[in-house]
Amino acid sequence: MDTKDTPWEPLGQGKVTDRIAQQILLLIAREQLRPGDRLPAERELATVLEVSRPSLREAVRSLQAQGHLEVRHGSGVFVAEPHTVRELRAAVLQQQLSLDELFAMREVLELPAAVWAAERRDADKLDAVRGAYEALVAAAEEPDIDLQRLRALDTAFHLSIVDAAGNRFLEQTAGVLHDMLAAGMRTTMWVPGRLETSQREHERILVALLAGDAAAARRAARRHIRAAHIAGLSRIEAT
Amino acid sequence: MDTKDTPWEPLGQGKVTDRIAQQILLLIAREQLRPGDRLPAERELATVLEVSRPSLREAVRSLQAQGHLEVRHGSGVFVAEPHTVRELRAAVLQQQLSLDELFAMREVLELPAAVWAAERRDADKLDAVRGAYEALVAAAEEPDIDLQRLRALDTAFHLSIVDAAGNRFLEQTAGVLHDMLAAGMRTTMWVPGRLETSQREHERILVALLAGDAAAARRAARRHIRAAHIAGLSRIEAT
DNA sequence: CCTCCTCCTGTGGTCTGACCTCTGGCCGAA
DNA sequence: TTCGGCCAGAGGTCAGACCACAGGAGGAGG
Repeated sequence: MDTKDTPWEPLGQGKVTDRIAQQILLLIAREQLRPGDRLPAERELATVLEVSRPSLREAVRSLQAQGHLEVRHGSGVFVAEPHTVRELRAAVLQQQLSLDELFAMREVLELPAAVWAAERRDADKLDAVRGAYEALVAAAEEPDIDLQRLRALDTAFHLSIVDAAGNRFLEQTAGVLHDMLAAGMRTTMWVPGRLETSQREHERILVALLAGDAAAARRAARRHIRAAHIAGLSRIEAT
Repeated sequence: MDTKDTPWEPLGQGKVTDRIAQQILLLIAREQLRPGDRLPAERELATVLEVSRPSLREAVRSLQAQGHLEVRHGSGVFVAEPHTVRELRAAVLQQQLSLDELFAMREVLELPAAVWAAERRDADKLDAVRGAYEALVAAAEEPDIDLQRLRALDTAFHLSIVDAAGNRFLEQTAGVLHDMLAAGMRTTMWVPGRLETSQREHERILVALLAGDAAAARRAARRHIRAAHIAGLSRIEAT
């Protein structure tokens, strides 16, 4: 019956441990703590937050696993380097799916997508594809190129094709795949000359789709994905 | 004083909590636990591993933060689904997908799977496929046929092929697809004569895989999926 | 006989308080 | 001044108890 609204909804709910984790993140933000800075001792923190030490330790473990904290026996708990955060997240998030597996799946999903999109001839959806293509071209011709934005537009172009294929399961699957890809290739970087080549390949795909030529669309899509795969690999090796 | 060689050096060092985390991952691998399966209770696990419950819980927290485990209050600790699967399922669950879309995706996913499985020639995985086939045949020959069980074995057969293809993204995606399919065709029912036909088609796929004939495997898989599609449709219309 | 509600059991969630181990600085001896 | 050991404070681990939730078994009522 005391379903009354608790006055402090922002953190008032959920398991104690999770609340502690949020509190610690808040603490770091509020105190402007930088990577390498030390947090209060476990016992002290537990006292301040009015929780037991085991609960606090679970929260710390959780944040450590997420890469936010670093624990040194005998010394204390420290704010971790954000650099480590990203590596950890990338490795964990995609559970080590290799680029080869991901690009193989691009072929599996996007070649049928191109074929279906060409066959269906859905005017509205194909217009959307054309719009995505034009946005991508426009962004690539600007003076100072925003690689981050370019990647997003590239993804949008390919997903617009998948959308035009008219299969919602395919659409969702391709969306997740591109998320993985984006996470795996976080450091946006293009092999020299890749940008122009890529645009030509995109154009070929678009033309084939608008012409309703399924076979040509399939070929163009395959050519593009394989080139992108190779470019992705060379980027890795260059690291 | 027991600095002596512990029988399991690979994990003998480092903090207890971290060792526990590794042990749990090993346990999942060794016991072939799949997403959704339950782990032993915390108290039991702590006893077996000869550690205290707080330490065990810290390890679980850590694995939970990394997405390997899912903890449900009052129910137990479970192996979590990979992020890809979780996202896809959440996205797909919302929409009412048609049988046509689902079966179209079966072709998209399972034809490449058959090709790859035939090309890789992974003896262990192909043995698993053979095992799944034999289990399916055995179940179909029993006097009183359990349609529910038959469907599960049929799914297991097809997923074993996908597994033999060696692409984890494909594996996870196909898993979700078959779940959707099972949900969409809840009332298990077979068109008269479909059972025997289906078994023949399965056999063809299996033979092609064992022979390493990728083209034949692809043809056999396509034939089977299309036949299953038609059977599924006729069932709907008969309603 | 069936249905609904209650209660019980098992499981995770949290707490208390104790002891061990490591790190790093203080401080006395050489 | 330098080197060494000492020790306070930090995290690491443990034991046992009790709380809160989920789900099924079993009894009460229809």
